[in-house]
Amino acid sequence: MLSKKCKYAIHALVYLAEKYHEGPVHIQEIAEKKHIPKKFLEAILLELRNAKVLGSKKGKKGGYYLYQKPADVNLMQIIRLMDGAIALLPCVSLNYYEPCEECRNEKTCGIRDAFGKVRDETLRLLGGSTLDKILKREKILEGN
Amino acid sequence: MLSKKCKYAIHALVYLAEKYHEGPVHIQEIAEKKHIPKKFLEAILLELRNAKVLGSKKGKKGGYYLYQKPADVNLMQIIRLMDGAIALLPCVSLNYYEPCEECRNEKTCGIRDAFGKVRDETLRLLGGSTLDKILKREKILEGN
DNA sequence: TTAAAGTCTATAGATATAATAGATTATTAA
DNA sequence: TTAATAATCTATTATATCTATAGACTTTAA
Repeated sequence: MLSKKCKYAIHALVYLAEKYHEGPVHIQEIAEKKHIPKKFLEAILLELRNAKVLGSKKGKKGGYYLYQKPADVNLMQIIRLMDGAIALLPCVSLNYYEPCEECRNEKTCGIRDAFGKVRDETLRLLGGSTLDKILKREKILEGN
Repeated sequence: MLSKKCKYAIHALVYLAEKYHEGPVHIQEIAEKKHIPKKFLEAILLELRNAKVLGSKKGKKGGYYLYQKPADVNLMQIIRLMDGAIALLPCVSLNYYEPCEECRNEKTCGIRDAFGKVRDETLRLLGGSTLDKILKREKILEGN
């Protein structure tokens, strides 16, 4: 399971992708529309800003906006930023690798092999899920 | 990421699958071979026994053994038992579903759609990973 | 009848998650 | 230039979960 922090981040980013051409959006607005605790959302957006996913503007008429194009931000990036590893086991993680105490030989471990395949498929799907595509898919589903 | 509890469970089960025809195996032996804290492993095996994945025998010559055939136990079952939901979001979980506060319409939510696909692929791969296949795959990899 | 091994209950410590509070800084517009 | 607005930053709290351990009890085989 993803953390709530990560889920909130994703919803906030999709919201900001919808408003990509409308200038900075207040934290307050996102928090209300998406039912996210405002102070918690503050911390999340700040982290996304420090990671150059979002930009911000202080003061009146301030707020947050997508720093990158909606087609350039995908779920894989966001999850890695918020929650860390995507793989289910440390020994198959690309970004957070840690060796396994339990297995004698990592190269031939059948468990590692199975979870490696899960990781590959997950990364393929999450990496292909851009904010752009999520919005487009939403439009299609709403059309039915 | 899976919990250590779940990782330990998987390693212990694969070990017991290797010894499927050799009668009960001591906790002590599994703990030593797989470098798992013995007392923690006790609790894990007991839980697997209560779920009818393992059987046990008390006293001298006692120990744990697979209650089901190695071909009938897969990673999906084990993860659900140990860690709960496999889906990354509660709103796409089959066994631990919870509605989402953030989205207006679950049916048309693009985020939900994306994570639904991840869940489908993950379940397909984990459901197909039986103890049997894990062992066979290990043999093949060792052959190289 | 004794040693070995699983069963059960309880609990402790560490870590992560989720959320909140309040002071500070930057910006805009009047 | 000043008042209002909104992000920034630091600190703190509460809760939950994870990981592991302790010890008494029960069952079984030799």
